[in-house]
Amino acid sequence: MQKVLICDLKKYIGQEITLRGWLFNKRSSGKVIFVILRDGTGYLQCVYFKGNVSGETFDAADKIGQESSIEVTGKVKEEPRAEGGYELDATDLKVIQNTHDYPITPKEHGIEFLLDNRHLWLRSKKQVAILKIRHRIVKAIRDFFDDKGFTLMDPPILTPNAVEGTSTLFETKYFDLGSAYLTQSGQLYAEAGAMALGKVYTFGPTFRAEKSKTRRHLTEFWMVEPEVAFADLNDDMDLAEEFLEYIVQTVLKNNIDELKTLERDISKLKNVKKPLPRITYDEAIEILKKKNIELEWGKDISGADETIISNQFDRPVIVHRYPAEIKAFYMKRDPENPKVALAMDVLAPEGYGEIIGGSQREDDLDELLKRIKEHNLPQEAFDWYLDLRRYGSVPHSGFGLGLERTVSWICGLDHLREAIPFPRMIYRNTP
RNA sequence: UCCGCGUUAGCUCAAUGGUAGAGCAUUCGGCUGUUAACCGAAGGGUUGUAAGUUCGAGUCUUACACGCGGAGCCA
Repeated sequence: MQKVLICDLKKYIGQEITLRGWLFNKRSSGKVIFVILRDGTGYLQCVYFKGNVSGETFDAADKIGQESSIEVTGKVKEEPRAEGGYELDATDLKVIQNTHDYPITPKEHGIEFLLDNRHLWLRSKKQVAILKIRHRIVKAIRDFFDDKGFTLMDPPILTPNAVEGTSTLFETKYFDLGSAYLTQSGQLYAEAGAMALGKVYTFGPTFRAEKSKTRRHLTEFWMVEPEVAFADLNDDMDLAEEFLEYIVQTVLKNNIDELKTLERDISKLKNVKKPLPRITYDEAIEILKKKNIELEWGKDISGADETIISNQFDRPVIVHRYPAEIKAFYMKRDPENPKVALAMDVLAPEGYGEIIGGSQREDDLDELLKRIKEHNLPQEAFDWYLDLRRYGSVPHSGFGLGLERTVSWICGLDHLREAIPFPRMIYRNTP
C-alpha cells in the first residue's frame, strides 16, 4: 500500500492508497460518515459507507474526535461534491490516537483564547495558509538576493550597545562585561560586510522593547537588510522596488490557493510591479494638505497619514528625502539640501504602512563624527564602525524590510500577530 | 506612559436590581451525500478578585488583577 500526501492525490485516481493525518472535521448521516482528513498538504473528504467497511471500522470512524491522528485507506476518485474535487472511497481506518475535547472548535473564538492556544491554532486552515505564504516570502527573499550575487551574512544578536540610540532595548547580563542587548538591527554589521563582500544581506530576528501595543507591533520580529557598496539612494530605491515586485509576484505565482483561503483580494497585489511611484517628503506634505491635513515640516508622518498618502496610489509608494532631524545618525545628508537625509521609506497599500526603511549611509568620517556628537552617542562604541570610513570608504546604501509586516500585507491580515508562528508582544510571551 | 473598551459554562455570547440562559463543543440516541450538516436528549456555573450600597447584585459604587484596541515610538 502506497502512503501518499493529499497534495499528490491526482496522480493516484482509481488506486487504493493510504494517507496519514488528523481529523479536521466529521459529518455523519446514519449509514455514511464523512471524515475530513488534514495532512498539512491539503484536505480530503473520506467517505465511510456502512456496507463498504467492516463493523469495527465503521464504529471507529463514528467515534473519532476532532484532531484525532488517523491513517485512512481507500480508493481515490474525482468527486465534484467534495471540497477540492477529490474524495476517498474509504475501506479502512486505523486510529493512531483518538482524542476528544479539542479546544478549538469549528466555531468562532476570541483572540485571547486563540493566542493562548497558538500551538493548536496553527493547525487551522487560515493559519496553515499564512505559514505557507510566509515560507514562500522567505524563500523569495533568499532567492532574490542569491540570484543577484549577494552574500548572506549573519549579524550578532547580542550587541554591546544601541544601534540607533533611540529605541528601548532588551537588556541582559553578559558575564563580567556588564550588559548586552538584543539587536534591533543588523545594519551596522551589514555595512562592514558590504565593505568586505560588496553586496550582502542579513536576515534574522530583531528585538524592540518599546511598549507599543498596536496591530503593527511585535517585540520580536524578523528583518532582512541588504547593504550594497558603491550604491546611492537611487540605486537603493531601484533595488527595493525590484525586490518587492519579485516577492509579491512569486507569491501570486505559487500560492493562489492559500490567498483564496485567506479571501485576499489579489487584484491589488497584481499591481505590485516596478516602477513604484516615488515622491519626496515635501510632496507627501502637499498630498496631505490637499486632504486638509496640516503636517508641519520636520514632523514624522503618522500611521494614519501614511494610509492617506498610500491610498493615492495603486501600488506601494516610495517616500524619500525626509527631514534629517527625524532620521538616524548614519544617514547621509542630501548635498543639494542638507536639511534632508538621503532616506527612503516604502509604504504598502491598503493601510499596511511602512514595510521598508532605508538610506544612503554617511560615508564621510568627519560628517559621521559630527552626527554622533549631535545625537549624544558614545563615540568609543562606534570606533569599529568609524573604521569603515577610515579605510577605503565608499558611497553605500541599504534598507530593511520587516518580514511580518510584509506577510501581513500580502495575506491581508488585520494584525501582525498572525504573521509569525509564535508572536511576542508586550503582554504575551507564551506559548 | 496615556486614553477607551472588556472579563458570565470548555468556546462565542445573552440575561429592567428579583428563579443565571442559548448556540457550538462533550456524552447518548436518530438519519445512506454531508459541506462550520441536521434533529432529539443529558451533563456542564463560587458571573476575574476583594470590599461596599441594598430586603435582594451578573447588573450599581470603589480598588486591584488580567486582557483587547488606539496614541506616542517604530519595521
